[in-house]
Amino acid sequence: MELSPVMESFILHWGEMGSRWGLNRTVAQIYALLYVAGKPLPADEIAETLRVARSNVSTSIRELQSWGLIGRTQAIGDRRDHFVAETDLWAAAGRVADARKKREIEPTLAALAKCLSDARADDAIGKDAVARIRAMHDFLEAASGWYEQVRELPQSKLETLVRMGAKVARLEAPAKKPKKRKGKGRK
Amino acid sequence: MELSPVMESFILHWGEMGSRWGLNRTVAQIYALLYVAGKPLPADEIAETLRVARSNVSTSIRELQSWGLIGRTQAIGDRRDHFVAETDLWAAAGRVADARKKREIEPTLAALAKCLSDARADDAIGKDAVARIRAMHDFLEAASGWYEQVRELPQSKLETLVRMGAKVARLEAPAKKPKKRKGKGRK
DNA sequence: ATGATATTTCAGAATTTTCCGAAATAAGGA
DNA sequence: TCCTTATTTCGGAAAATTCTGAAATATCAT
Repeated sequence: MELSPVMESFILHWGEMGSRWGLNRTVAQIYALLYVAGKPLPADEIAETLRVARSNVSTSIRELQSWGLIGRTQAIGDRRDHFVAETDLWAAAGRVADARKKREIEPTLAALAKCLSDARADDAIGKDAVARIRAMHDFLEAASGWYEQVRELPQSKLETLVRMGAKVARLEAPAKKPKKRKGKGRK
Repeated sequence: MELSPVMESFILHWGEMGSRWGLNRTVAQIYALLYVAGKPLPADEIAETLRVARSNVSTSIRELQSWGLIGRTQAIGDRRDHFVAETDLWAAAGRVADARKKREIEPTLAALAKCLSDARADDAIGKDAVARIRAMHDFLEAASGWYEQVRELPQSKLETLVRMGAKVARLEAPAKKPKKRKGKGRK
């Protein structure tokens, strides 16, 4: 596949970005390529376009699949696998978040829970240190639980919430003022 | 400073975790050490405790400061700087998020905006590819804008929201009435 | 000034991660 | 079966990152 300069820059930026978010450069670039391409591409064409080794594409594709960011399709009269990017970015971001939670947050939470129980049993540890470890554990747990609940929302509702921004927070403000106004609040 | 086995395991896990979130191992360990220590420690004691080079501590401390995760204090009768961890985890997480947004999201958003305008001007690029690039740009922008709004909430309110989980979403459900839309007309 | 202590810089060593290319494996079709 | 094509595995090369130790710099007291 021929890359126009714009596409190339898109892919390059994505590679950069991805590498800061736990994907390596090639993996991120492949996703970007499939995303702009908008059609299924076979592995060797990906390798050729991005100028990386075929084997590298193979490994990277496996990783993208484990993140749930690409799918595999077949073309008639072609024995090769073809790959397509998930183009629904809300879904894609959700998959990455899910995967990272499972791979990183949950093990850490488990480790913290163990630390905490060990620390409580160990009287060489000051009470205040135990309290701090507990604070860390509880913080992660709160964040994790919040995420799970948000994740249960149907995607459309989540989108609405995000697009609305933090305006929902106003609903939380305890009505302290004697006078309840229902007009739009001023910023 | 002497490390009990529990503290050691806490620090080790943190090092592991941190390295998946853009901090390197030493940086994360230093934060963890200061966090459990609960008192200001001088750089050389940190180096000794974690068994890393003094110079490494110097660099890492600078990075922690740039993330806003530690503060510097003085002890009377001691010329050395002493460092303390931010123990308010909500504040700490917020600082990291702010910094990553500024360092990673914003440049990417700018790059995407440029890609988009270039792509529109380039008629070698299909309309659908342009649409996908736009979708990516808009997605990031929505997420970024949402974050900014959330960030403006006072911390206490944010904590309440997170602890409540996604229950707020329910408040959104009844809004079925076709209200005047204020979004930009087209996607 | 001089000396004692604290901190930073930086070249290159050590380690980790990413990547390539050859060989192995798999899967059709004749 | 044998031949052709598609894919994966994996040892080690290449590249990137992290860390060290020595030297440079800074700061304070005398």
